Amino acid sequence: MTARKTKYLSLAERRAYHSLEDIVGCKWSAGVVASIARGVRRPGELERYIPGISKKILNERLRKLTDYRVIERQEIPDRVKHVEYRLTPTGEKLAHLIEQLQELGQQHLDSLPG
Amino acid sequence: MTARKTKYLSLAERRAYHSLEDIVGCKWSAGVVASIARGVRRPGELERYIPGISKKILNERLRKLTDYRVIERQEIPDRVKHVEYRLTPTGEKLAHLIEQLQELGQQHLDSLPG
DNA sequence: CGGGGTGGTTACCGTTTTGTGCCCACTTAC
DNA sequence: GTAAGTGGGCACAAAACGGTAACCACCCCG
Repeated sequence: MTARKTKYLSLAERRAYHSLEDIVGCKWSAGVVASIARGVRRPGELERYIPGISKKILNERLRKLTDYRVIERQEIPDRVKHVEYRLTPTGEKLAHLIEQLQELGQQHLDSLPG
Repeated sequence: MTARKTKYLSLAERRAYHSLEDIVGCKWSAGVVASIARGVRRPGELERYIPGISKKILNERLRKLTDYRVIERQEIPDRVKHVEYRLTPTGEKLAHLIEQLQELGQQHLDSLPG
């Protein structure tokens, strides 16, 4: 980050980040993105894959992520309801950043004295 | 993210991210880190630089970030109280990721139809 | 038919998190 | 003395968030 040190953090900057902060920021979101990135695409599958997440929260996140165009929802024709979510290009980049965040967190933890 | 698709998201993975999620995750945190990365080092300065943040939240974040060793607090000898915060190595890496997150968010917003 | 799977919603309630305002001690300038 | 700036704390109200559980419609199998 280049030290610009303008008077304020611009509104645009705050909002730009905010759109992704809303995603990375709330509980489970990063896990959902990371899971989809790993190929877990169906809601029920995600629910089982991410231990502890509730149906409600999972759906809330999926909807939000879809609204942000970070993932895409597609219904697959079948006799049984079949839905799959996949990452959009932005979603993939986001997943990559989340992964780096996870790695950084891990390294950091390992380096702590306590 | 390589598609491993193990049965579950491991606890370690969830926790590793959690340590940084606690930082990136809560409101204002990213802004504080980004601001410090830009050279805004003093509490009062940060308060003015980040429009809308409250004294309380700012202090809470500074304390949390300090606890996590993402930033360091130093009192500078002066007749007047003079405190400065700066990023630790991890903090700089984190700031870099946050910056990328902001950029990605910005690009993404620009690319949206609506 | 009942039981189980799919995907999804809603109401309710408790906990967390934010935000507001007031307070502290200290120093400097007026 | 008074005002304003430094860094910081606390109590409280307001808002956001999460978790539980019930419920919907649909389809399939036995």
